[in-house]
Amino acid sequence: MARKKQYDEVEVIDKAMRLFWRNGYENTSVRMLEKAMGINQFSIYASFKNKQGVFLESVKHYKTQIKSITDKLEQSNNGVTGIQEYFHDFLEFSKEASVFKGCLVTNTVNEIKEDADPIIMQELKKFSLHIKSLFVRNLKQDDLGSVEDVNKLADYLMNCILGLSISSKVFDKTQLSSMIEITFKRL
Amino acid sequence: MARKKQYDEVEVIDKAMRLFWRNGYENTSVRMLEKAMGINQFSIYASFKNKQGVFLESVKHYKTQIKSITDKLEQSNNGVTGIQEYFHDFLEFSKEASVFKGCLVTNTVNEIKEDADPIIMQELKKFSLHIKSLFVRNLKQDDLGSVEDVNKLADYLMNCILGLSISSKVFDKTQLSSMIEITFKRL
DNA sequence: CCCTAAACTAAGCGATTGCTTAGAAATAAA
DNA sequence: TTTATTTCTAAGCAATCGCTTAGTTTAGGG
Repeated sequence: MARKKQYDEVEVIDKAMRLFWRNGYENTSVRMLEKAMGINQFSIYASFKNKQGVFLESVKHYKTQIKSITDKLEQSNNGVTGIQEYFHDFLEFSKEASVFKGCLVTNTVNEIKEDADPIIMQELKKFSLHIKSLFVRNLKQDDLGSVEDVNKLADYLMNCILGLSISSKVFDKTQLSSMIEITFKRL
Repeated sequence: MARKKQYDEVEVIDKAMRLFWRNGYENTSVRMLEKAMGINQFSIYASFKNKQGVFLESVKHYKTQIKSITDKLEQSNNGVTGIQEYFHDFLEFSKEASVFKGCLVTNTVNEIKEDADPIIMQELKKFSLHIKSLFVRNLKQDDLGSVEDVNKLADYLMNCILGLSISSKVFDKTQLSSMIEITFKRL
């Protein structure tokens, strides 16, 4: 009994994610979400409770989207080379109409203050730990020293790809490529 | 003739800068600026025209503050070693009460959309070009290949320190130190 | 001492924020 | 077809946003 939803929740969240990705959390208003998602405020709040709910669902969706390249990394069994490819894959992934948007998670970590929204912050930290674990996994495939050394290398690579998330907004493609090259050159 | 200002414009901008640094541009309201600067809205708008004016003046002030460590780098005549020291100096510089705030400029680049505020964006890009030129200068002091190679290395180091601006908010001091170590290890 | 110009206080402007609600429209079971 | 239940539209809520303005206080030159 009763009426059916006239929209697909996954479809509208995809639109929301792209908007958050471009504009950040605070700079995306519910009015903007309305237009981008193609449904009105009542439906947004009915489906996702509040703005934070829309964002958390967007992050979940982001994870499923980025899974295409993290899976490739995980299945590469390719050591450092696989990670280097992941860097390039990430740049391609974060591009929309020749504009680099960075990483949705990184962007938000940089925007939100820890104590202001601990729920979001916790979700974001969990994600970055996951990426680091993938780096550790691939680093172990090559012979790069002790467990501690590998852990440090993973941190180093995390720093580099976090940097790339910002750099991609400022530097051009040639510069980004040589940055990646040098990052892995003497590893 | 007429009354004197009851506040020092440099003093209040220092307070404003610290607030922007902690909270970002959009997440700092004029009401918050009022309280932090210790003057009311009329005085803010009289002295700095608008919120953007307060921010631009804050960035100017930020440059004079960070000058203490960029000058040290410039005068080091120390090649790569000087840059590595700059990385550590920057971390110390960006710390307030054991909390890393990152780089005010980097934070804002990540927050503001290019077309939304081109005046601010232009100012921020100018700053990062200045830092890069300091890296180039010091890299030339060591024998590290052609002008093109040096330029690429400077881009690489820019990427690493941009990363550090974010990493410092997430990773701990030990991790940050080993990131820097690896960044310069095989340079 | 008076007058004028600048700096102050405090109230409030319209616009926008996230969110809610009243009522109409739609759909499936009875 | 009627009835129950949910989704829709559209208007509007209080709070906050950046910013302005009217009216008072302060100070230096004539």
